[in-house]
Amino acid sequence: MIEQDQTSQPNANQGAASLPKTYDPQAVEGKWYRFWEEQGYFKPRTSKTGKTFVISMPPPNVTGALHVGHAITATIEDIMIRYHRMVGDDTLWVPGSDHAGIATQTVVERELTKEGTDRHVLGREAFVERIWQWVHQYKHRIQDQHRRLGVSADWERERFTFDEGLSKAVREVFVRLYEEGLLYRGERIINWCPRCMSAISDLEVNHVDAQGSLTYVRYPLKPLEGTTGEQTEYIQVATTRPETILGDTAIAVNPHDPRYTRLIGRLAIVPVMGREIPIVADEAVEKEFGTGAVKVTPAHDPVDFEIGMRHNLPRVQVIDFDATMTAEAGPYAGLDRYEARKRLVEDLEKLGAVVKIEEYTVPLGHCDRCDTVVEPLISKQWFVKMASLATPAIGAVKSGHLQIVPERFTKVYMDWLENIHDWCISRQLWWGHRIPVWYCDNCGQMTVSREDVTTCPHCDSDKLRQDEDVLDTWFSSWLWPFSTLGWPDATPDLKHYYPNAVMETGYDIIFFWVARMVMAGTHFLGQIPFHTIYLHGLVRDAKGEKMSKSKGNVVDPLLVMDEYGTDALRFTLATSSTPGNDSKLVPERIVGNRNFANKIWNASRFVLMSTSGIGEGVPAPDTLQPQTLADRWILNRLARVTANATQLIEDYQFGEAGRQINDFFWSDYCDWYVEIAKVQMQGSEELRRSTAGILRSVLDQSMRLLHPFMPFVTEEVWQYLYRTSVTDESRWPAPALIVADWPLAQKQHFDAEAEQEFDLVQQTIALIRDARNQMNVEPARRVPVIIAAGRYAGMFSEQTALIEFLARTEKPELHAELSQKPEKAMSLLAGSVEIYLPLAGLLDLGKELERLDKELAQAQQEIGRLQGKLSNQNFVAKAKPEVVEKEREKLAAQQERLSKLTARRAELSA
RNA sequence: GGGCUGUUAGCUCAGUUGGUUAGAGCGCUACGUUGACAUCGUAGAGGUCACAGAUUCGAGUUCUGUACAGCCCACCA
Repeated sequence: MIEQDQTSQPNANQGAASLPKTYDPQAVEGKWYRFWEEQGYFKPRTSKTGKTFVISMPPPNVTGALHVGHAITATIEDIMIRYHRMVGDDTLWVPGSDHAGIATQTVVERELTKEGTDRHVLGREAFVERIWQWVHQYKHRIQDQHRRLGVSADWERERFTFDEGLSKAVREVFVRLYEEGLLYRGERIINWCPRCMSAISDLEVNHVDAQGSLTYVRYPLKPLEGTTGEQTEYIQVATTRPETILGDTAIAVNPHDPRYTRLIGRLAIVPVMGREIPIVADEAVEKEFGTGAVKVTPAHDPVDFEIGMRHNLPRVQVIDFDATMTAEAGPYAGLDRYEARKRLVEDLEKLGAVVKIEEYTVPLGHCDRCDTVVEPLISKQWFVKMASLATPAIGAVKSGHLQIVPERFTKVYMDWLENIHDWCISRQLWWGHRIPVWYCDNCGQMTVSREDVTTCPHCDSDKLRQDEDVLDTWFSSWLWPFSTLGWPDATPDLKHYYPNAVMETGYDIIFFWVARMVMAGTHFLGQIPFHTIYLHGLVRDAKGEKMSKSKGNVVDPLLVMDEYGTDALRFTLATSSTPGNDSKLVPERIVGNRNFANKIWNASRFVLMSTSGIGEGVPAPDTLQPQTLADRWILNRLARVTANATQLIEDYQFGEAGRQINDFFWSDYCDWYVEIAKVQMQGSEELRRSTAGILRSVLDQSMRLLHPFMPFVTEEVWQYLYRTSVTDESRWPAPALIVADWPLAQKQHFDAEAEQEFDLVQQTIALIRDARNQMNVEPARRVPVIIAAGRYAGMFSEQTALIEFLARTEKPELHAELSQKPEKAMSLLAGSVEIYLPLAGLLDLGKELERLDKELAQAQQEIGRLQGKLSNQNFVAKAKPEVVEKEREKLAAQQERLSKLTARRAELSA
């Protein structure tokens, strides 16, 4: 562990020589996080770009520990935030957590059950107090876990959906909607969870197909007046929920169904109950399904409820709120709903009322929270009229002011908003924002108020009762992008940071949260709350299954961080997926990225040690003077990856950006340039200084590019780099990498020639290495090499030292042309460059000829393909000229190759 | 019932305006301690891009259909 000194700069006065060989995330992460936070770097700064960039963090539920879903959210958002901070935007990330009404209540109730008690024993006040204790504990836990993930949010602006300010916002919204006529209280059929003992919204119901049955039951008809009724008539209906027969108040048929037209208006008799119910005609009935006649139970089915409204039918509630049968269920009163179903069917069979029972798959609604089968029931609840709120939210996307990434979710969003239903917002819970409505027992009037009321404004009575219910938890979340900034007060934050920039979250809460935020933002503030919605996929386990506690396949991000480090976890999450698609968290990948962090560490360690005392400073890229082809090449590659990564991040392609930076750092910088630098560092003093400068500069730029993805290892390296290279702190570009400038692609370094020429050098080296391998040349042995480089002779003459070192050859013998080709030598071709390895004793002439034949065949095939293409008039005429030109160049190259191979073959076989 | 996504090397995945001989990591094979890294290096093997059509000079990439896998929405009892 590295000691701290009084400057509070964690790496102060540490030389590079003492760096450990292996990167140890645990020794590094905490100290930098504390440093960043103490220095205030998570707080917004005056914009250098004139822009702000704001994200409101989706508030995790205070129900427990963070899981990988939170980790991916935090990672992607932190990437955006750190990028924009480095770019120079006034960047704000508002963190927070969600009181999560029903979820939290359920969790705490479970605790109580364990203790052998329940909330009713405790009473409302004590129960709520108990939940607050829970909240305080878990809020801190969530904060700490977010800190470990490297989340660079402004903790001083942290909010809770149930804190004072947000409660004020909730009331404001409730009252305003009421005043606008967009809020109403009414008896409707709603989804009722008999376990939670609360209404839930449509969205909180999960439909799961279950194996059920379709029971065909015949109801006797009441004989017509004046008939004897000797021949009993029947009407047959089919039902998946026989127990609701007890609450039937009609039978409905389609008005255009000739089978039943004559029965419309007659009365049927409910079996067992003996109640007389009318046969009505209603368009909602499908002629083709079942028998074409439907039993109507207005109290227990949404469609039936509607039919009941149209025909003024009575509602008989036979299933109670606790899922047992009511007194209305007669002989079945008190039974559980399924027991009642079973008994009733038995009884019906005894009566001969059951015609048949078919196997049938029914979509069964389950409570999103506790998985209990929900029951549609009538009850008095509060609703928000959504239609007029949805219209602007649709317009926001249609007009292009709001963009959804990936684009395909636009359709999902639109379809939901275009078919929106009213939102049931009252919940029969104790944990949540109490509904700000008071009922007067004296005058019976209702008062909706922003402030608590104690006397009735209508009659001055003090016999007031506040509505017992609380609000759906999403009724506070949908205000998040502005309630966190102080709304309804006109705070400076609100003025400055609303609208936000991006809403980043999982696609599973588009309806619950995202669409509703757009509605709330546009309605209450008149501005779309963010310009972009970025939706990430779900993180699944290695087998592709959804993680769940019950399956026991949850990956705990904390354990991953303990074992592999935060950077490894973050980089894995960021690069394992493409936007909107689910990803699997595969352990091998995390290991690979732990190795990447270690690679960064070691390359940096080498650069620090080997350049120590040579030249000075960490030069800015635009001041660099490349001395060699390799210098030009690496700076070109850096410029390209910088341009690409920047564009990719701007386009929300974080995974691809990360992969490209990784590839650049590992393959180009470490595998090639750092190796080459070992040669260049042996050269002249000028070359040594220049090489050291480039090594440091490219390392610096690489750390900047990687920082949003892997904040800890990059900060550690970056600090060492400046501390050991620029001892005068006032000359540092920034006090910390987190607030250093994002790299700009240096246009002067785009260098196609260097790219092409260096490619030849790389090919040459790889070919020699391969040849050595094939011929089993001992690794330590230097082999002679003769190169005929043609027009590249000049360029190659400067690369001989590289070839010597990297391909382990003797000093290459370099020619433009060879009048006399070496005999008994293996011959290789890098483009048009001829390479000869005179390994007399090792060369097997037969094998060599075979190899040449293979290459000849390959070249011929390629030439055939290219000639075919180029002789196609359509191709030449229609393809873009540069494409045609490219093909011509390729053909020429292959022809040159062919002639060289042919010549060589002739020489060898002669 | 409606909609969406995926199907690319043994495994996990990239491949965004259609344009070289389709890439990476892991795994596998061979070699390796050349002054950062064995959490490493060098080299190699490995793919009819699910299938069938269509459009095009040209398709992993666009369109249509099929199969398989998965997800979301949904008031046919």
